[in-house]
Amino acid sequence: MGRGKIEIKRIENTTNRQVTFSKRRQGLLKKAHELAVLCDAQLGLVIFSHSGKLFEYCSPSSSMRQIIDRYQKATNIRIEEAGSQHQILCEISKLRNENDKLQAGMRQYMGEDLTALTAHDLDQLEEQLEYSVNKVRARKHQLLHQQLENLRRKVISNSLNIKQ
Amino acid sequence: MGRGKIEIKRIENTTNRQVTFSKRRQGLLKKAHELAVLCDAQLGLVIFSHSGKLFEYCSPSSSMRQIIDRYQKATNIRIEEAGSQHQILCEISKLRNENDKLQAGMRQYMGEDLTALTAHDLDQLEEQLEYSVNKVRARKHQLLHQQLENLRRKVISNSLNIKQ
DNA sequence: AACTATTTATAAGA
DNA sequence: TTCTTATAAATAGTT
Repeated sequence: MGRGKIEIKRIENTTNRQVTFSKRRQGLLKKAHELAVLCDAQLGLVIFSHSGKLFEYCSPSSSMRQIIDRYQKATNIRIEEAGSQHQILCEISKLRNENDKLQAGMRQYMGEDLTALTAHDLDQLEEQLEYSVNKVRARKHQLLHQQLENLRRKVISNSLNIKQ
Repeated sequence: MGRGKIEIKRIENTTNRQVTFSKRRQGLLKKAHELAVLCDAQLGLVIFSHSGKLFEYCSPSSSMRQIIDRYQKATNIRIEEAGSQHQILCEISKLRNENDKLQAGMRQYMGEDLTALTAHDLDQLEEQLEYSVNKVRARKHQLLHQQLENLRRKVISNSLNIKQ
């Protein structure tokens, strides 16, 4: 929304970044207010500039403190829904385990860390990798065929157009 | 910004209010993200709908807990901490995310889910798989050589024993 | 859920 | 900085 379109990534020019911060901060606070009023929603917004300055908005007839309290209650409820503390810790260690296994598997598929494998493991891995290569090649073929088909259709429709 | 201009006051029609809430909430979250990224600002936004549902955004590489902490420090407000549980939830969702990505990568190495890949992706994958196959074969060779060496030594030591 | 006529936000320029 | 203005983006009302 301006003279040109910009990519959403950090603006490196400091002056430019500050100007944009000032404009967009204002816009964001305004829109936060509009949403709160129009839709009767309770909301809180805090912004720290890159230089550390604080800006905030909270919806009418509430305080930031109330909103933070409500937020913390709401997120605690979510935790209770997910189960007891113990279950959560189990979930984390299960996930970490899975992650480790997946990463180990991944390394093997990438041809690293092979020394732990037996001759039989290596045979199986080789077989799987060859299967994968073949799948990849088959897919490449399929893509090429599609492209060829598309071209062929184009040529045919062009020649029809010329005849008309 | 629409077919007509509207006054900034509570929308009385419930359906209309809900639709507007949904649209503007989306817009606000997007703009919050853009401000955070473009201007390298740390910000947190929590929204409770009229019906009590929670929506939130916080800037990249920070958590809502961090932002609330910083806000409280900046405003000298003290609130008792029930927030460490929130960090645990973050950890879980982070791990789940990693898991998903690893599994997706794994499937590609196993020759599944190839339809999403471009011709270039496929070329790279094929190359990687061939590299892996070669690594596996090299390791198999190495193992065979070792076994051969071991046998040879045994034979030599046996013949020495016989002579003694 | 889409669409689109308008309004609104804002990037770049002064 | 602040103002202007051309253009991009958001969205109100409609289908």
